[in-house]
Amino acid sequence: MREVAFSYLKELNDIQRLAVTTLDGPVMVIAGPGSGKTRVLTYRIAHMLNSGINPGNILALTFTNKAAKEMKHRIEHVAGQGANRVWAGTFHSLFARILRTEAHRLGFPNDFTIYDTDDTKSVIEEIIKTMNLDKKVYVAGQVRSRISSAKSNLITPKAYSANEDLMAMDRMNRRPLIYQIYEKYVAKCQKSGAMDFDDLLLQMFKLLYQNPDGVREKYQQQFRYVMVDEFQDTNYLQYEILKMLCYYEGSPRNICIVGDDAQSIYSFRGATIENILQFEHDFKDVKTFKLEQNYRSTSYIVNAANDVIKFNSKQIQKKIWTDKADGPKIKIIKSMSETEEGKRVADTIVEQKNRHNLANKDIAILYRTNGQSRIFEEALRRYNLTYRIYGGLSFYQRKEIKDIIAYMRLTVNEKDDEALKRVINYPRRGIGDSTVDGIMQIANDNDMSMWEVISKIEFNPRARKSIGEFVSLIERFRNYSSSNDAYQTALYIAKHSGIVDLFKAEGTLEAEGRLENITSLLDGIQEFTEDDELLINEEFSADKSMSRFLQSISLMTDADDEKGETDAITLMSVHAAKGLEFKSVFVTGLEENLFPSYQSLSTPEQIDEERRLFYVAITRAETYLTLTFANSRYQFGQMRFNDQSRFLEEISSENIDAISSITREESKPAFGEPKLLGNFKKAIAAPPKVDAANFKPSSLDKIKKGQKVLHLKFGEGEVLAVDERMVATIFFSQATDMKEKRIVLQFAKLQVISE
DNA sequence: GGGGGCTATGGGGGG
DNA sequence: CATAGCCCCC
Repeated sequence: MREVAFSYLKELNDIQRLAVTTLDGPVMVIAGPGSGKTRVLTYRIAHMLNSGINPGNILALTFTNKAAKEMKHRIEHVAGQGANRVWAGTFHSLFARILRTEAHRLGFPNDFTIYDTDDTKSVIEEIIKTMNLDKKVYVAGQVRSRISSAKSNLITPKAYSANEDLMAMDRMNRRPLIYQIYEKYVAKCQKSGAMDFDDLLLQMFKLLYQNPDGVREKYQQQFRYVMVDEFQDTNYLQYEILKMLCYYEGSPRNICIVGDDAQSIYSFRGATIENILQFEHDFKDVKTFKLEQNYRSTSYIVNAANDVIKFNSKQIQKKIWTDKADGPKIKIIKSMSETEEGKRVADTIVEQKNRHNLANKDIAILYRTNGQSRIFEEALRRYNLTYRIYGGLSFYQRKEIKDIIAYMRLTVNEKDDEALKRVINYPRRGIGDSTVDGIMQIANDNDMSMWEVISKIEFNPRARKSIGEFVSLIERFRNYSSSNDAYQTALYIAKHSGIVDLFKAEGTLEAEGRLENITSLLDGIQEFTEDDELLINEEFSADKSMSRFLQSISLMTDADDEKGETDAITLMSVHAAKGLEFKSVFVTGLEENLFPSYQSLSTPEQIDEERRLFYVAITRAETYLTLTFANSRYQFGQMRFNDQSRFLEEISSENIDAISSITREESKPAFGEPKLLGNFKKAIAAPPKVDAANFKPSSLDKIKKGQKVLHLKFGEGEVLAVDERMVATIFFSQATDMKEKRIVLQFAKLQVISE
């Protein structure tokens, strides 16, 4: 039995096995890209379970829902049942889960609302307005990020105002009152029964730190074994929470952190590599394992990654290597414009699919900013290639969805002023801006929630009727929700709020789309109420309430919900691609001011982070890596001309396909007649269109001087000469770069064309 | 005071 | 290219 149970250990290399089997004491795993990190993490948990450790005592923290999901899935595969009782999830979701049972100890309702970035910004905007500050100077988004980073560094409003560095910085930026906004913002959130994303961590810290009723000991006892994935992405606050859980008198200190300093790409939200150094300092007897063998990529890709990362000064010494065969070299595609870049990428995808038999799901197009996706969408549509975009505007960010959800939020939490403001006059019911402003003012002046104001205070006759109707509408929702599940309530809300009728009356194509979105939201809620997978998690088994649903979606991003098993090309930002791998990867928009971003050019540290981002991007590729850039593109509403990215020059030339680096100034768009009219201007040049399905390579002896031949990529050509090494010189009239090519017949596939 | 249409402005990455 | 702010009419 024992041998069967532990057989997975044979699937690991020596270092991996040590990392998996060293369960006691602090462990640090430095894991290069493609080094089997996920495997180590999951097998380690499986090994814990097989060693008799109670799954409920294991806390496994990741950064993304996707990573959490994959981890759970894979543990289950290796360890079977019991795996679902492991506390595996993102920092934010697991802490939210804990806070849902503990928040009352901190002065929050247990079904607190989670504010997303938009809610937060809107609260801050309101504060700026009431303080009579210039919103051009106090930009809500920037104030928000100051507050966010203060929270991430455990700096309270009071500490903020006492911190000379922070205050000097604010004075320099002519925003000396940020500390006051911060103070008011914290008070407002508390008053609204709301936590923002940072609060999910900060309040968790407070809970452990203030230790009401000995909750700290309770969680220290519970989480005997802690694992942290992507440790390089943790911020100070997260590390302090981890220490609270694992670093105290008498602690078994069973903490295992897994990370790669070279892949640290989240410093903008407070992540700091210092945590790795600090960890070694705090946990002095830490055992360190370095996973340096890359099982993912060919040597050209691995070498290129090493080339690039050498340009960063600060790093933990390691050398990633692979024993994989060479494979094709890295290809670079230069285009005149972003449109051409899109076309060339689509072209290359078709070629790769034909030549190497790749499925759509083997292919990913990565970019620095989500805004770049449009150009690739259009190009892929032209070839009828199936694609899926991750990130960008998430489903839950759409207006109609947020509106319905705002009604749900207000139903659950009457103090949620942000939700109230959103729906009090939507659909239009005659409560205009000035009335709403009045309500806000009364609420502020009397320390009440807006709901309290409208439900308890008499209004002028003009607004009274419509406000009264709104109040009774929400009261009906609350009533209904008390005896119905989340799905039924949501259905009731959609119907009686008037939103559905509004779109039905509109009757436009756009309104139809919005209705569809609402329907799929409702489907999602139904799925949530009927999903029995959650039942396995004891603590939340019966909780199908609306507030539980709201909590689960507020932490979800678009990238997390799987849309079936369709075979689609992946389009996503490089950030979103971390942890994933594809046979063929296109890293696009490699231009100065874009990748690296124009906002990161001012300091070497920021450039280094962009470089790590590039490192992450190229190491996603298993076999085919294509790097693309355009000489010109529309940026901020005008045509911009950017140089190629410095990162391209950092890859040594022996890893790059020499032909691909030849300039292609003369190239023309390579598309045929448009299939979808309207979206595209007609292509200028005829493409080398070869019907791949009917392509049959001819035997070599048929290839002779003067023979007309067909080539999958280059189209029709005429053989000019064949030399004794069986290298043919062929003139391809449709070729986009050099028309005369030397083709090695032994490898090339050519079909003769009979006259 | 509320509603609708127009112009001006701003735009990274994500839980 | 989407949203906020502004102006004008009811």
